[in-house]
Amino acid sequence: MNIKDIAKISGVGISTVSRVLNNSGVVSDATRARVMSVVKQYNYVPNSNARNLKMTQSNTIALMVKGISNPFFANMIKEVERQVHLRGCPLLIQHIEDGVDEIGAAVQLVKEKNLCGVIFMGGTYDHSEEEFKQLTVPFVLTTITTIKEVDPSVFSSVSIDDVHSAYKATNYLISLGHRSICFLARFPLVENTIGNRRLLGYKKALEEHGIPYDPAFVEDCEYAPSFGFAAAKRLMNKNKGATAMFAASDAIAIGVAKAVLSSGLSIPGDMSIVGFDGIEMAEYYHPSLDTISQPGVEMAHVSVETLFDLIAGETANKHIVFESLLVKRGSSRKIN
Amino acid sequence: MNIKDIAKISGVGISTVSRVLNNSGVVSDATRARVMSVVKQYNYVPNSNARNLKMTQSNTIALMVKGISNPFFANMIKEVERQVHLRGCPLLIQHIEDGVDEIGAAVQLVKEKNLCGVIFMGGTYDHSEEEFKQLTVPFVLTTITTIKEVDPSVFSSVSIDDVHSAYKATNYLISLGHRSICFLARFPLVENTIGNRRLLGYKKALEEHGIPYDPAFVEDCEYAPSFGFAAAKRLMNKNKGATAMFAASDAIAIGVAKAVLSSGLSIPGDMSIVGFDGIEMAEYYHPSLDTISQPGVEMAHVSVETLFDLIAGETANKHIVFESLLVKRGSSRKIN
DNA sequence: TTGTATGCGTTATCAT
DNA sequence: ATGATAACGCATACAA
Repeated sequence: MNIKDIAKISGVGISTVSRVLNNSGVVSDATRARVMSVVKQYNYVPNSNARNLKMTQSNTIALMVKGISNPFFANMIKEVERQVHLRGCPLLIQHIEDGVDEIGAAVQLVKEKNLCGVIFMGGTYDHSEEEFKQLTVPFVLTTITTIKEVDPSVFSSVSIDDVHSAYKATNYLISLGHRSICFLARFPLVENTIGNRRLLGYKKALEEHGIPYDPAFVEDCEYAPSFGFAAAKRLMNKNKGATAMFAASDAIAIGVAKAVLSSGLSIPGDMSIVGFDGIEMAEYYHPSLDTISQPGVEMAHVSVETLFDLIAGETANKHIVFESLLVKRGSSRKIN
Repeated sequence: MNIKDIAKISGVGISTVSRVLNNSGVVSDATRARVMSVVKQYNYVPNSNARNLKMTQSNTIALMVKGISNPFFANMIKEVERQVHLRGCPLLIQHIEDGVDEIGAAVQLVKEKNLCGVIFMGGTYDHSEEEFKQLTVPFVLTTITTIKEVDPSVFSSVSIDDVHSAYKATNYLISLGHRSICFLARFPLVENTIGNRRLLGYKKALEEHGIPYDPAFVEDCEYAPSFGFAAAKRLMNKNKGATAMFAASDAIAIGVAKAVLSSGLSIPGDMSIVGFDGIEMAEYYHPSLDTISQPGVEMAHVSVETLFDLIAGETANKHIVFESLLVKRGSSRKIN
């Protein structure tokens, strides 16, 4: 079934069918009705490959997600999808493995499928201006931004201030009297990762309070409870005096909490815990876990808005920074 | 940049470029090298719209997910992606809203993009043979199967036995002495949903032990902790004597556990809890939650295998039923 | 208001 | 071993 068949059956030319289907040009009500009935009857769906080929630009948006299994992204993905569909565009969700260059993948995808826009969710901070220049369609970085070596006018971003947010969390623990604070994140020592940005905030808070930075208090772990659990065990073995743990993700924090509780210690009695992200699971943990909450759904929404502004011709790139919120639920306590 | 440009720059015809790119036909090593170097230099990527249009059949697989925010699906999605990419095919992840007909959406997508296969993840059991017949490419139902009115030879599926699994969980609680067991699921009263299948197992166990079924013990709730929390609160208010709760999802079970614990009750002292799925978060909850564990990643793997067998020409549809596992972690106890 | 014809970037068939 | 050319299904400029 193609447009030619529909035209023949309807007794009209193919351009008329095209006009009906795209609401372009003028078609008499009678022919429109006739064509539509044939379309319905045969359940005809236009071939998007042909359409995109002809149009040299599809209206498809791609969402490149790094870390699709992080529950924090789940609601964001749903919101992006909702917002993109609301604007009548198909969304292509693409999962990027750890370590794969998402910009390169996007460049390829754009050429391959004539996309009209890209949203990057998660990932690192170390993209070069070179790479961005390769991307010939509008795009928005969500959850991340980039470092200052890149001219901010060549890309848009929607994020929180990771350094400052981690600084806030660490400061909070210090203000409660903690001096031995552990830090857990993915790739904390790899420059320009989210984990590294948060490590910087952690270090900054320590420094400002004259607490020496000790690498033994830092562990690398994936964004999942099992890794948080194992890393927390290692930290507790190494640092008997630790009184607090700051995890750069709630998924990690949950594993940390389990490590503490299953060792017979109490939260926050023996160990204070602060997570990061603001996922539901951390709120419903027992005890509920303190966290740095990011407005994920809003960020997703604004990302789509920003992208469509760019697609609509807006030339000025924006850098929207949301406030993160320190949510205190009782998993940290004052000591001394 | 298109194949014509590459041909011109390389000083060859476009068919030669095509041959090089697709490893089809015979090309001299010299020309192949020359063409490849130009391709690399200009970073040329073939336009998949044109290719798919020409080929009348792309090699793209679609994954239709109902309930993408359910963490249980996260690892499954990753595995499907891994396996599909391993076979050199692009994967299109499509999220289907609650209440939307996924088969209809797939039929449309297949026509639109010339897909070569579809995997359905999550969703309901009530598809008709009519609908399946519309799907002109191989497909596999994962996580669900369908009811007996549909000829099993017209579709393939990879699932667990939901009725029997729920039966096992309920039986377990009954064997521990529980008589007042609550049940929580999404759409338990809507026929042919997963929730309903599990309700049937729950009812069957009650019946076999002469425990009357009481609708007041059943609550409808979405697959998320917040909904589990609210539903558990309602159940606890209605049924003061309830001693156990069986949730048709671990995400729900976590909310249930929080409702119990935050009421000052203990698990399993005052309330026994069993969940469903086997997600990490339930294991790392404190206390760790009992659950019916599904081998999600294996199911994803086998689904892709089955799909590719069908694509390769296998004509016999398979129905693979995995065993679920009752995992006892201590959130249920013997009473009386 | 409607139909005809051209080309989008490929692949594949045919000559060469 | 290689190049010209005809489709694939559609949108659109243009003719009617």
